[in-house]
Amino acid sequence: MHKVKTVKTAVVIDDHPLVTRGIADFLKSHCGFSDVHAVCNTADFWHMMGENHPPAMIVLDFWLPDGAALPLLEQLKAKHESIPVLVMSADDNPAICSKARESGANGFIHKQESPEVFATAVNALLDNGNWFSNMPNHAIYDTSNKELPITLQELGLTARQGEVLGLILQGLPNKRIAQRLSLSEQTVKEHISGILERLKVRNRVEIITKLRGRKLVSN
Amino acid sequence: MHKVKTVKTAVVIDDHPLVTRGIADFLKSHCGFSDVHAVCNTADFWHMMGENHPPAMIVLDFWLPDGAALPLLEQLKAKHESIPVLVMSADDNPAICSKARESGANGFIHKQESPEVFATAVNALLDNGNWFSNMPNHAIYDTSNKELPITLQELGLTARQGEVLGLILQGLPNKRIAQRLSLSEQTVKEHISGILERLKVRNRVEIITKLRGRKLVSN
DNA sequence: ACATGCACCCTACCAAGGTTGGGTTCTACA
DNA sequence: TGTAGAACCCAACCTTGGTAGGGTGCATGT
Repeated sequence: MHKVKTVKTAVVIDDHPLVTRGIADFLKSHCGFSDVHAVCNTADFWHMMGENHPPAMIVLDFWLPDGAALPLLEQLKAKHESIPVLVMSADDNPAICSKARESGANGFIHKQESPEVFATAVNALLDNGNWFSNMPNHAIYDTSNKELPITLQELGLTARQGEVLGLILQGLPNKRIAQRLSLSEQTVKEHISGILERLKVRNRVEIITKLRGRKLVSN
Repeated sequence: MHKVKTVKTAVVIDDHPLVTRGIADFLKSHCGFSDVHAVCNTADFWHMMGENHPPAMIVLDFWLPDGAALPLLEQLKAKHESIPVLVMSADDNPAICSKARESGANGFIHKQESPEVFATAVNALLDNGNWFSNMPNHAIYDTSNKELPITLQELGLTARQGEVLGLILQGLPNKRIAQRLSLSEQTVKEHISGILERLKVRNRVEIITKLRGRKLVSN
């Protein structure tokens, strides 16, 4: 039962079972794979690799828990250099694309991509090619709205305090904030005191850390 | 051609076509849906709603571009109050679960959940029930590793500077950092000066804003 | 007519953050 | 053996951040 040319298998690694399933089905129905293994963590992956023939390609989710994707990728490439690996991500940070490539990935694709593009990328890798979609402006467009929005009402802040808060979150010191808003530095400080009181924190650093991962919206 | 009891349809809304496809297939194969529409944006959704009978349930991704999911949900609930809506998210922030509930969702589930749990949630909603998995410690476990990891080498920092940096990113003032590391406050300041020089920023606030969205890893 | 709240200004004060210039010990490396 | 860098300490200094206690003008609504 040695490796047969006509048997084209793949492995999909993603911690979202439903996603894994969808991709596996797609590879079988639209990319000519005869068998696709779906695993949800690194342990299952290595176990599976030990018990089966090497697959024709591997599809790997970047956002495995504990940042396990990159170590797995490097380890994998050290052992099975020839297997093409397509890294995918629901995220939009352009840095992770280069991260993946540095770690040995043969391709990178966003999960937002259409099935057609996905199939094209898969075929490119099967032909020993690469696939690193750069999508310059698309990435910029997406990065703006990744954080959970939070409104001024929820924070109990006035409109002016909201403006100041926005600049604080950009890391500006009081002097610059005053310039931007055409205010005296003292007035800025008073607005900040109001913000500190509302958010129940001690200083601007705690404001930032408290609101990390949140996006301030005017409305 | 009025609504027939035996026809159970659903709509899946997600900006990731492959994910949408996977979930749609799963609903058909494991939850007894006869037809599942898959759409990738709000425009397609409303167009589809206008041309078909109301579905038995709707599965909605929280992270639609532009934060469109919540407005869509509210609009939808205003028009079709009776259709159960299951909101899902690949994210782990517990706040978005309550956000979804406030906007009228009948259920919330993480994409990481197993297909079995997903099916259970779907059935709960079909029986006019709710499904808001609270998962207290699971959420804590997940929230820690969402950001793109960055190593000390990349930043050109020493191990000790890395420890200090970690505490800065948590929003601690110098005094507390000194206590934590059993150092004098002066020594902490010197480490910070080194960090500032390396990262080419002026103060601790710029450190935090520069590294926002990144996770510091020791190795 | 009056109070309330917001935005804005000022002076003054103190705490926290960051720099500079000293110094010690240890390890690693040529 | 000497030199270089990392980690620690201290004293002194200046800048920034935040508070307190004054004040004005303007829009609210009772």
